[in-house]
Parts: sequence; C-alpha cells; structure tokens
Amino acid sequence: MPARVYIESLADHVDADVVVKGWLYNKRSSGKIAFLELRDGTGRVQGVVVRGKVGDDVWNAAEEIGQESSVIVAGRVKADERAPSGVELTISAIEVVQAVDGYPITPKEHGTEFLMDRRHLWLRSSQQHAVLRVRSQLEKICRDYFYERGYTLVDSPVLTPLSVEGTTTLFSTDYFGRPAYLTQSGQLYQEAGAMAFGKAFCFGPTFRAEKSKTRRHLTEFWMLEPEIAYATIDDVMDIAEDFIVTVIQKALVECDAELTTLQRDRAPLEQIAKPFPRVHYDESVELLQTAGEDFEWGSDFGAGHETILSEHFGTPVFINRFPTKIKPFYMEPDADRPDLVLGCDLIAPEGYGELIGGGQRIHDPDLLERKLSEHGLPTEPYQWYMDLRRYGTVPHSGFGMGLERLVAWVTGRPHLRETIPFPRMVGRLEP
RNA sequence: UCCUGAGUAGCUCAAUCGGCAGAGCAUCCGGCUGUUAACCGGAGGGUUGUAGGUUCAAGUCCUACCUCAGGAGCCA
Repeated sequence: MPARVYIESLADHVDADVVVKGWLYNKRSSGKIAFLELRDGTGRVQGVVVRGKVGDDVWNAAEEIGQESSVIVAGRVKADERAPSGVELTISAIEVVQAVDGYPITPKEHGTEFLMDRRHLWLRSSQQHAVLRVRSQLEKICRDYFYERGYTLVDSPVLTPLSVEGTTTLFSTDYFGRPAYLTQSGQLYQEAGAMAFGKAFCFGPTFRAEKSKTRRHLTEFWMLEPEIAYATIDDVMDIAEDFIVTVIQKALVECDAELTTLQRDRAPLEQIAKPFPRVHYDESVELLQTAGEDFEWGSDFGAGHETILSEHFGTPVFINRFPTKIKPFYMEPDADRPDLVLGCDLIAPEGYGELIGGGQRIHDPDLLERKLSEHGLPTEPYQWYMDLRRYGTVPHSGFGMGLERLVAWVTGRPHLRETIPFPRMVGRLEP
C-alpha cells in the first residue's frame, strides 16, 4: 500500500505511487477516459482513469460517483504541463467511501440565500475555501505580531453584567436569575490586563444587536484589542500603523496562493506603507465640506463620508480627536480642547470602512466617575473598573480592530458574510 | 425602523401590449481517449412566495402580508 499524500505535496512525489484521500470536486468523462477532479482540503488535483488500463470495477466506480462523493484513490503522480498545479494522478484504484448523488451546490451559479442556507457545504467551494484560509492566516499573523512584541494574551469574558457602549445594542440573556449581556468589546477587561501585564491584548468574538442590514455588519464578529499602559493616543497610532503595515506585508507572502485563487489585485495592498496620514477631526470636517458634503461639525461619519476621506488620501488614514458627545464615556479629554476626546479611527482604503477604533482612556478616578454619571450609567457595576484608577492608575491607550473587515479588505470580498465561517446577521442564525 | 428592488422547474434566469409557461445547468438514458464550469443527442421535471381582487382571459394589473437582496441610520 503506497503512502497517503496530501494534494498540496503531490509535486514532491512525481513518478511515485501514492494514495489520496478526499472528495470528488468535479468530473468530466468520455467513452474511454474519465477525469476526476479531486480535493482533500489542501488542494485539488485531476485524476485520470483510462478504460482498459484499470479493472472494470474501477472504471464503473469512476463513472458512477457524483460530486462530493468521498473517495480514497491510489495512483501514480505524473508531471503534466496541461495541469494547473503541474501534476496529475494516473488512477489505478478507487475505494468509494460514500457515493453521493444530488450534491446541492453544482458547478453553476447560485444565489446568495441558497448558498448561505448551505454555508456548511459552501465552505468546500474554492473561493470560500481561499477566503477562510486567509482568515486563518491573518489570525495567526495578528497574534504573532503581539506575541513577538511582548504582549500577554488576556482573554476577556463573553458574558458580562455591564455594557460598554449603551444597552440598546446588547444581546441579553438570563444568568441564574440575573440579567447578563454578550460582550460588545473586551476593552474594559483589557484595561485590567494592561495594568497587570503592561502590554495586553485579547482576540475573540463580540456581539452587537444592531439591526444593520449592510455588507459591512455582522451581529457576531471577532475583535482584536491591544491595550498598553503608559501609552498615549499618539503611541497607539504608531502601534496601529506598524501593525497594519506588518500584517499586510506578511499576508501578501503567506496568502499568495489564496490571493491568486481569489484574483485579488495585489497592487493596492503592496502600496500600503508608513506613515499613514493623521487627520484632525476639524480638518476632516473641512475636507468633507470642501467635497460638497452637507456635514456639520459635531456629527459622526457615515459610510459615505468614510469613503470620501479614504479616496481623498488613497491610503489608510487616521482621523483623530473627535467631539466628546459622539464618543463613549471612557475617552480621555483633549487637554487643549475640552470639546474633543483623544480618540482615533483608522479608515481602510478601497471603501472597506472603519478598520480600527481606539484612543486614550481616562485615568483620573474623579473624572471617570463624573463621566459615568454624565452618561447616565450606574456606578455600582463599574466599581471594579474604578478600582483600576484607585490603585496605581496611569495613562493608557488601546484600540480594537474588526477581523472580518481586515479579511474583507485583504481578500477583496465585497461582503463581510463571506469572511467568517458561519456568519450571524439580522435574520440569520443558521446554519 | 425607513427607502429601493426581487420572488417562475432542484439551481440561475427568460416569457414583448394581459392571450399555448420556456432555456441553460443539475438528474436519468445514450454517444465520445485529453477534458478544464468538457462536449453531442434524447427524456422526466411547474399550485409562477401567500391570501384576496379586477378581467372572457393574470407569471404579467390592483390590495395586504411573508421572505430575500441592496442602501440609510448605528458601528468594528
């Protein structure tokens, strides 16, 4: 019995007899020759079955199995210039693990709802497979970036008794008779992490019960949130900038095959370089008004405004120092401008929207207490958070990055729903 | 929550002014030794989203509802 080889490594086994374990991706056949396109999760290879050179049982098996039948095939690896991967497999034996008839996702086109209802099968299709491989690589690259720089991973809880940004967009649940919420952000807990470890980060799912029906929103999405003690808003923009440049450069190398499958134009990604423009909120308002937008000082940006700003610069761009009233309670006021806070957003190019939101947090206990009451928040559930200011408070800053928006940008996908294995959206909880 | 659009064969879509509901793919049968979403011939496959209404006649027009998609708001 020859050794089992993964399809991605077949090129290292030319002229050897091997076994491939996988599934039938597609099939083409004529009277005396059949082409079985096989996949095993690591790649695809064309298997060739020639009538008369194999037993009738092998030929009949090749003729009868349908798309996504599970098969174990034995054969010899042949170099062939006609094959996209450079090799194909001359099949000598086929063990049908399960013969499948009527696989729903055919090689022709399908609608969004049909495919999303069958997301558990759609993952096998080459484009979806490539997007999720990129997601997997990006998660590793992101984690490695912070591990390599001395950060400690401090997992934030998913179930919490308090809200970070208002209760209207929280999913609530019952916790042994008490109300509890699915977290909107791990940030508050990361501030505890920063005080304990100096540099901390978390990377996990977060939830927003927003009824957003757009291509840029999910109700469950993954967020990467570093938090750094003694860092200012300018430090955090330095870190976010270096992080994004490093991630994109690594992704271009490590996701090369996937980006080819996805036909992603690499040029806009290859151009990403330091420094990113840092635009004061006041300046961004002027830019929008010059562009003819009806935009008043003090408003928050809509999707259209972000697109105008990102197209104006053609690179990732930081907008910093926002009006106090449009930002959460924990943001540090600008010492020079009491109507502003030290927050910053990074807007991605190519219309992918806000990729990062961050800034400097309030470290003064009295100020924080005052802000809590100004926002109408109860102080009791925040006592542990207040403790961080009572016992050794220091200036600190951090940011949050939406993983799915990063994946969408890198892969060039228009919709976030394809960037996560099983998307959760308004009106979709299955599969 | 609001605005716009779409629901016809398993899937993707046609159907002119309101006048016999059709094609490609998939499935089944047959053919083909180099195919790359293979190709060629044949067959089966329909309560046109749901409920009403107008009409000699409704996929098509009217009303309500349901579902999906795109966008707005909000955000990462």
